Amino acid sequence: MRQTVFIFSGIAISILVVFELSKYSMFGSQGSRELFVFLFAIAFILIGIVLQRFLTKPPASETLEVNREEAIKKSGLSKQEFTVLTLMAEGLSNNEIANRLFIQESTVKSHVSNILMKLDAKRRTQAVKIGRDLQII
Amino acid sequence: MRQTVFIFSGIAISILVVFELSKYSMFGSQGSRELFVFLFAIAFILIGIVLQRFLTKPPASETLEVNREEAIKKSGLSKQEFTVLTLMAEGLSNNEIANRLFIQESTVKSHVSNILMKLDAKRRTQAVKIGRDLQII
DNA sequence: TCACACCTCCTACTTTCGTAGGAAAAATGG
DNA sequence: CCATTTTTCCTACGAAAGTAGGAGGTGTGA
Repeated sequence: MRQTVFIFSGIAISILVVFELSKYSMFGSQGSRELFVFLFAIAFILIGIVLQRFLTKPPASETLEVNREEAIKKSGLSKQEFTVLTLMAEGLSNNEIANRLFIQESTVKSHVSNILMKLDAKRRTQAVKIGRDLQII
Repeated sequence: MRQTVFIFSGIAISILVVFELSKYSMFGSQGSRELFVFLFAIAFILIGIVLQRFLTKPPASETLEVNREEAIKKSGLSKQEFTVLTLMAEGLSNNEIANRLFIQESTVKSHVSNILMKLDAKRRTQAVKIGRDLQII
């Protein structure tokens, strides 16, 4: 990818240089004006680069959100299970999750077991990892 | 890849066209010349924006690497401890980590305990979370 | 060379996690 | 309304994880 970019950049620049040189040989006095145009163009390219750098901040948040919703559905996790998964990812224990959600620890254990089954994980750490890989978390 | 080729081909052609036009318009009336300069500037700003978009794909990998190294040092984790942490983040059990590193599970437990102390975590899941927050993982 | 961090390993113990196998009340979708 | 899912909860057990405290070997910087 990057290689391609450089190659084509090089080609574009080469073409411009050849054009400039050809103009010099053809028009003579016209040359300084052409050179000015050339520098002018480069200046505005730089301006464009700077603009792009400042205007490009939020990169595709909607698409990610949509994918996340879909991924959650595909994973087969229910609402509460997903909630438990996110709290697991926060590093909470079953007990802490129970307190956070106002349910019993035994309930949390049930959810965790279901999560492990649905995500095909053996441990909660692995479930979190899989959740991350699925962009769910 | 193909997209990139087309885009850069387009850029090259655009540049040539604009240059060609510039030759003719240079000799036109004063008004159209100013209009041309305006469009010319905008065109090259757009070119700059596109260039920036394609050249800014690998965004600061070195800086991130440096920060990561620093963060690891700041966390106080040793080499092996860091290795164990990354394997924990992969969702591996102590036993699996031991097999992966060709050391005993008891050794892994020692490392894990040290990691938890150094990262001020109570569980391995929390250690992983903290490691992520510190851009270590 | 000596202190010190690091890596390795151990036992014994406590705690947390996860499984198995229920059960019953809500919620939800036809 | 009925079937299904979801959520809630339980006990009891086994499996990991984590703690405490020790110990020996290696390497490194002062």
